[in-house]
Amino acid sequence: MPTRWLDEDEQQTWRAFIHASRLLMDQLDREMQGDAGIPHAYYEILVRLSEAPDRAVRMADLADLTYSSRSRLSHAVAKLEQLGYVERTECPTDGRGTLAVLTDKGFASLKAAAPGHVTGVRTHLFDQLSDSQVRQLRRISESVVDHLQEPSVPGRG
Amino acid sequence: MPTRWLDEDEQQTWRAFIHASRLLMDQLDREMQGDAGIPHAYYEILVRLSEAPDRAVRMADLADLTYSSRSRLSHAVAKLEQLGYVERTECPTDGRGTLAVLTDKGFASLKAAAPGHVTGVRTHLFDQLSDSQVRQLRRISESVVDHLQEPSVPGRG
DNA sequence: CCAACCTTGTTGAGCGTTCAACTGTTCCCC
DNA sequence: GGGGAACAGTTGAACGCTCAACAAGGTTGG
Repeated sequence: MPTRWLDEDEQQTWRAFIHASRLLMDQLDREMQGDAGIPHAYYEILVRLSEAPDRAVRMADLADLTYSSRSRLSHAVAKLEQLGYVERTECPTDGRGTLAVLTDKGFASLKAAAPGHVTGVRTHLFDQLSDSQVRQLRRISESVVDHLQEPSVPGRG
Repeated sequence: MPTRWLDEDEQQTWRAFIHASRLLMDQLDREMQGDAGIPHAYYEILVRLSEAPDRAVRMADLADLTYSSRSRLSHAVAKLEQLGYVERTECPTDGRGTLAVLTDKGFASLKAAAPGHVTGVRTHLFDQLSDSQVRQLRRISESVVDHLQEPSVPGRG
């Protein structure tokens, strides 16, 4: 099957998208690193833990919630534990399992970082878009997620 | 000023967006690493070089074209040079400058990787969206880029 | 019951990015 | 034209991510 190349319009759309997501992620990462001293991805881990009953989630579930591989999460939680933000406990119902638990210190740090983060998301994303664009962005994102999460797409470990 | 928190809808939009861009970038990175043995960001560098007159671009310009910091580009070009894909030359008009030049080997590698990459972008993004959504995505991305590139936004080194 | 297999989670090496510090060059203006 | 500011690019350390290999608990079928 011959390659269907991108036409001029598609090319510019693609580049605009790459550019926007890189700029946005980099910006939020920088802000989070400055405000809380942790990368944005680590903040998301704390958020997910804070939303869970007893602030505890099993590693595998937490990996899914934060869109990350197990290895990545394992390294991340190790670092967060070292910072005193998270503790690890054996899972009572499965000898293989590990529970990650948010500590009070972690919760405090999360609480301190949250306003700045939300302001960043608003300023750099939502405030730049109309209500209709926000709705569109959600549908677009969901379509991409639905596709890439199908098992038929190779890759994800 | 009190923080304007994200409502349920905004929160889900934000998470869908994060999820989609992470999945998409990770997927394309994995495909490029498998096909060509270089990360997706390095492929973009080769593309930009290939489009330039004489396949040569100054480092600072190349950094802008590829949305990356100077340091990042410097490391990247060092690696690409070591692979034989790029060569560095002194800039004739500015003693400080360096020209990055795409070699024949680099061009060949680019040509070999291109079809797989384009197919990936089509499969994982454009094919999942309607024409109208593609148009929306472009406008949305451009708005975000325009905002984040203003000098008033702190950060970018 | 036990062997083969699957799942959970961790580890270490290799690599790319960031950040700050540094060298060398050009520009500007007094 | 000489001194200081701005600019171009590089470097090395610290750090996060990826990948493959691994240990250990669970599950299944004979």
